[in-house]
Amino acid sequence: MEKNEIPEVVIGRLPVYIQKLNQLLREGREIISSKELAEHIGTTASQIRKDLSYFGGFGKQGSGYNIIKLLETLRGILNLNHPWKVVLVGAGHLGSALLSYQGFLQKGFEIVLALDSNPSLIGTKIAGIAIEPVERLEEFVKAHQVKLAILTVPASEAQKVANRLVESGIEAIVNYAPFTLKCPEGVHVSDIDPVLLLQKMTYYLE
Amino acid sequence: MEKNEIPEVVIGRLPVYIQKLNQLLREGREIISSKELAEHIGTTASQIRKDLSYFGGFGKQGSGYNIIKLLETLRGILNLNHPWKVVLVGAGHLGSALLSYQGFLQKGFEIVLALDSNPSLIGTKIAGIAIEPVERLEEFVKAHQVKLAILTVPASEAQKVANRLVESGIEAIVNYAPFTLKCPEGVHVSDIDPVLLLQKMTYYLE
DNA sequence: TAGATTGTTAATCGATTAACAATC
DNA sequence: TAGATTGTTAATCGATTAACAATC
Repeated sequence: MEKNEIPEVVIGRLPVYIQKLNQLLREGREIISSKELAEHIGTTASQIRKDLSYFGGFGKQGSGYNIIKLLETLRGILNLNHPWKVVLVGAGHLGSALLSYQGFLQKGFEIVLALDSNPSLIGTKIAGIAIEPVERLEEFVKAHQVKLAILTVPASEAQKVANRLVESGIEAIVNYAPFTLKCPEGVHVSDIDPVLLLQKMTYYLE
Repeated sequence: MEKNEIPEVVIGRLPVYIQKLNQLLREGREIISSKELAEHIGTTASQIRKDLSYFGGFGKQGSGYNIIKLLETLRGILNLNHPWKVVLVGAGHLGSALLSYQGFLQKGFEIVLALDSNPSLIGTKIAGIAIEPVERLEEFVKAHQVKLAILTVPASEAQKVANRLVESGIEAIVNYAPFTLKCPEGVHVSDIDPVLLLQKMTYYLE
């Protein structure tokens, strides 16, 4: 089965399954049916079984899925069985908060590099990570061979920095800047301007 | 036309149009065609025209859309013509970064209330906003009549806090916690655990 | 007028849901 | 065995794209 045969929307749901299965495992559960998992997440049993069936059959008729086994399978599919290096660009408010956030490392994402353009930040450390000058982005990104980037720069800089990241070999960008990026095919982008999320909700209010 | 006839995916794209139209306006543009706007955003002219057509016809054959007029229309559709009050729960790393983020106020979202359970934070101010005890959530949320919430609490607290928010009248939640919320119909939730975004990208890498 | 672009319809494409034989 | 649940197929539903008459 070719990778690009599987709908992106299916891939996007796998981390949610992982998140919930981890929680169930911590609670001591060993087996779960698609029906019960669906109820926990707020989806349908059909959708879960269909999603998993793109990759094979991991369940057992009559009982359901072994949580540990399913977690291992899903982690394998998403290439989460080894740690990933991440570069963060923009060590302002949001950037430094993400540098201090312990959740990344816990889940296998290590921020190995932090860049900023502000001279008063360069050379300082946040959560043990030294802030390097953004001028040397290409050099550092290539040296670390990092593929993932988190972008927390001002809107006016976002596209320029994204272009430089892609030039340097970055293949996926989580973009918090209030600017919708345009990147070449093959580069995966999640635009998650916090304001945009609020703006689409207000349609349904009042 | 009933509100719930319009696909949610269409509503979700309107803020992106607003974002890009604002930028074009700042650059001095007055008129834009669906074709050019699509190129800027990385979508298709067909989709933009179809999306807008749910709400009426705002363009002019032969030339395109008046940017100022279209912005006003889109802001009206999304109820963005008046400011919105927001409550933030969880003033840890990410929460305090969002409290300090100026982008919300600039775009009409005012964080009027910040809550935390940590006694050493309560009473302190972050970016001019006093941190109040989360025990008094119901009281404060009702008093402020706030409809929007940002959740930046640990995973273990997320669902409990969300339930209390909904009970108190909150109708939309932007959830940064690494926990996928289950909320009643009619409550709008955006789950944006930063780790989940990275996890779906690694599928395509390596 | 001639060229350009809209708004809308129909065709296509893709995702979700329902149903059920297979089987633990 | 009887009950439960999977994996998969077919049916349904919904979103995107293409095409074009209308018209600025």
